[in-house]
Amino acid sequence: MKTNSTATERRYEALLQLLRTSETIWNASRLFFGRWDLSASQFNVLNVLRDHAAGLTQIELSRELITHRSNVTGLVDRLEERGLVARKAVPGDRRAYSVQLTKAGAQLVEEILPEYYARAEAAFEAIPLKDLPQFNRQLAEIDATTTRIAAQLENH
Amino acid sequence: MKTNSTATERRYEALLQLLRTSETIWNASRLFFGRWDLSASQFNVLNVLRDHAAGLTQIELSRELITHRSNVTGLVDRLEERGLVARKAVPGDRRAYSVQLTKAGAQLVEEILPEYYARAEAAFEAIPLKDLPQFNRQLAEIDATTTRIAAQLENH
DNA sequence: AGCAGATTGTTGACCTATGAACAATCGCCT
DNA sequence: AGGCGATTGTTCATAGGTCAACAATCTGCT
Repeated sequence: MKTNSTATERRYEALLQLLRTSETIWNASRLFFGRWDLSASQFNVLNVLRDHAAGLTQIELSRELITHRSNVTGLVDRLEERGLVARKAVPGDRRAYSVQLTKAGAQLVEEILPEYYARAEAAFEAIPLKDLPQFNRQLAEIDATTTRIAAQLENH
Repeated sequence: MKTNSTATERRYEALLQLLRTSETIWNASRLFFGRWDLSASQFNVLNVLRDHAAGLTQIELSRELITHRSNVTGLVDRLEERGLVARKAVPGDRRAYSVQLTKAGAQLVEEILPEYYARAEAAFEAIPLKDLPQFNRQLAEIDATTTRIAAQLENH
C-alpha cells in the first residue's frame, strides 16, 4: 500500500481546518453564553433537560452529553447552586438523582434558545441549503471512520 | 427578514454534526498520543517547534497554538520536565525564553509524525480528493462567519 | 435470605484552558 | 537619565474534562 504524499497532506489540511473551525465555534459560544454567565457545557445540560421534563439521572445526562459521569457532578453542582436545576430523589433507586429544570432554569433556556438558533444559522449561512446534505454526510463519514480508528487504538 | 424554521433546523443540525465530529477526532487523538504519554496539546507544542529550530518564545508559541500565554507556562513546564523541550535565554530580552526542542524531543516528533499523518488521512479517506477543495472552502467560510459573529458579541 | 457483581454518584489527582493580577523587563519619549 | 506604558512570563482562582478508587445501593442467582 503506497502513500500518496499530496493526498495525505491535503487530507491533513482538511483535518486541521475542521478542528480550527470547531474551535472558533466554541470560542464564539463562550462569548455568547457568557452573557448569561453560563458556559457552553452548562447550557448543554439545560438544553438536554428541556426535552426531559421528567428529569434525567446523572448517568443518563453523561450519556446524552458524551462526557464522563464524574464530570456531571460538578456541572450539576454549579447549576443547582444557581437554582437552575434541582436534584430529586428517584423512587426505587436510592443511588441516583433525577436532575430536573427548575422554573427559573426552564425560563432561562427558553430565553436563550431562539437567539442561539439564530446565531447558529447565521454561522452556517454560507452553506447553501442544497449543499447541506452532502456536507453533513461527509462529516458523518469522517466521524464514523474516526470512531473505528479509535476502537483500533483501544485494542492496542 | 423572516426566519425559515426548516432552514434554521437544518443548519443547526449541521453545526451539531461538526462539533460532534471534531469531538470524536479529539478523543481519537487522546488515545493516539496516549501511546507516548502525550496529550494532543503537548504534541502540538512539539510539532510547532519542529518548524522553528531557532526556538520560539512562549508568547509566540501561544499565538501559534491559539491559546493563552498563561497556558503555555504549564505545557512547557511538563515538556521540560520530561526533557523534550528546553528553555534557553533570549539574547537582548531577559523577560523571554526561547523554547526549543531537545534531541529527544525532535526524535520523538519524527517518530510520531508519519503515523499521525497516516491516521489523519485514514480518517478523511471517505472524502474523495475531488471534493476536498469545496469541503475546505465551506469550513473556512463557516470559520470566517463565526469569527465575525464573535466580534459582534465582544462589542456587546 | 444472602452473597457476588454491576451500577450510581462523589472525590481526588491530574491536565487543559481562560482571565486577572503581579513582578520584571523592555522601549520609547522627553 | 528618568519615567511611563507595553510586553513577557508566572501565579491564582475557576471551570471543563479524564480516570481510578471508593461507598452505597441495586440486581440476579443460588
